[in-house]
Amino acid sequence: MLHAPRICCLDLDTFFVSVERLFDPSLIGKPVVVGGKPGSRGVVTACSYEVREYGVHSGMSLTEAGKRVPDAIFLPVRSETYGEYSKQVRAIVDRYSPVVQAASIDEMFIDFSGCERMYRRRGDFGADATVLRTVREMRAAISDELGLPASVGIATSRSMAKVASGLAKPAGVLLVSAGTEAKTLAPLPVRKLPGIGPVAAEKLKGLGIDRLGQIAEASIDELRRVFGAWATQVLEGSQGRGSSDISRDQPAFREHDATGDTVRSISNERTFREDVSDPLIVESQLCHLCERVCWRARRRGVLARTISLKLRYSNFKTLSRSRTILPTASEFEVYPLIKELYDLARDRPMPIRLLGVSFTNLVRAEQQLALFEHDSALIRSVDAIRQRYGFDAVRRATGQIARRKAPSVVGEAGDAGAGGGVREGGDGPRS
DNA sequence: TCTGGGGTCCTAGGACCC
DNA sequence: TCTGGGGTCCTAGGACCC
Repeated sequence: MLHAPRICCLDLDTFFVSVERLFDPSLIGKPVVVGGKPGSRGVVTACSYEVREYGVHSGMSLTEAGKRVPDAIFLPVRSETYGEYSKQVRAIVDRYSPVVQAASIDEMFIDFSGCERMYRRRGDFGADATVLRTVREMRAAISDELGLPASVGIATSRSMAKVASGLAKPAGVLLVSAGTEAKTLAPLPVRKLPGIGPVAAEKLKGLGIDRLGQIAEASIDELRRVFGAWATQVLEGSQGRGSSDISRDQPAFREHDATGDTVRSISNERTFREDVSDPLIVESQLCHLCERVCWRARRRGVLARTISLKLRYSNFKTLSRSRTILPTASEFEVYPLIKELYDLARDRPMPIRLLGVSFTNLVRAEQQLALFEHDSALIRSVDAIRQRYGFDAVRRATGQIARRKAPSVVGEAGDAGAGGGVREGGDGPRS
């Protein structure tokens, strides 16, 4: 027995561009690139259909985009603004189904199972018609109330719904009836299936595979050589089968409330406008990144067990170094460690392009700030100001933070086992 | 095409334990 | 004390997504 298509993937069309057009309607119909100015070191974050015609796509360097479409309008990225609109879209979607999961700032999954009865109207011929009509109403609400275009794919599984939303663009709705999935997917290039990137596509090409229909007929052993643990999922995906589970999410894209449990890592990284050799600039940037990541972790109510440094040289060679320690979210602990990792990692006198700091292995902060007496007052007061006025309201001197020894690794200093739960506060590595 | 920034998940080797 | 096997954790790197 076939399940009816009830899984929706809603995707906001050229989302960042659409939001910019709300603020400046004169941008409508014009070529728009969001990401920054050509000549700066960035890439295209989003772009309108008018520039896509010239081969511009997200990820392309802004310089290249500028060459291809010199008269395009180049705008900086305003993440917070887009985040606000994303929340408003979410609020509308929540009116239509209780089971909604955000996949990113401009994409969400919705499960309409069990909603047919509720939405059923006279004139709906069959359950598919009910879902289709409801989705159209939801799309119209987003368009009428916010002025944002969206596309929706409806199918029996998540990945099929996702592919369908792509096929529905721009501003369309596509329902893939149960039983027609494989036929819909077969002629599409392999890259259309989520999870198949440039590397996998290249390997598949070597096997003479370039369409999803060929994957659907490939042997699992062959696929395992390309996809490893993903092979089964890729095979099912190419046939239009797969998970239809939409787990109702915590608000994963809100940093302000202390959910923490959906987040697996917190990181900040920065590419310099020009490659840097001056150690003072490096140190001050590392310090800034540590502060920022620590602050975000504290706002989420999490501590990091693993701290990582990312370093990219001017030749783009990238390396990372990490260490696992007792959970912390204090820059007074994190910075000395990052500095130590940096000193150990820096293996050549080459100018540096990018620096990054990341937290993984996150644990919930059991009590508010499981920090350390003498630092916590300082951290608390700075946090209080930033809570009100934003991170950049306070700038600390590097020297204020760069005064400690790095914390010891797990396993030393009586940290028996390092196994289970979060430790009591105050037993951090202390001198 | 001189290549951002925020994430998630997987792999593989080595340490360490029983 | 030429040597097993399973399990977990840590580290480094990489593919992929938006």
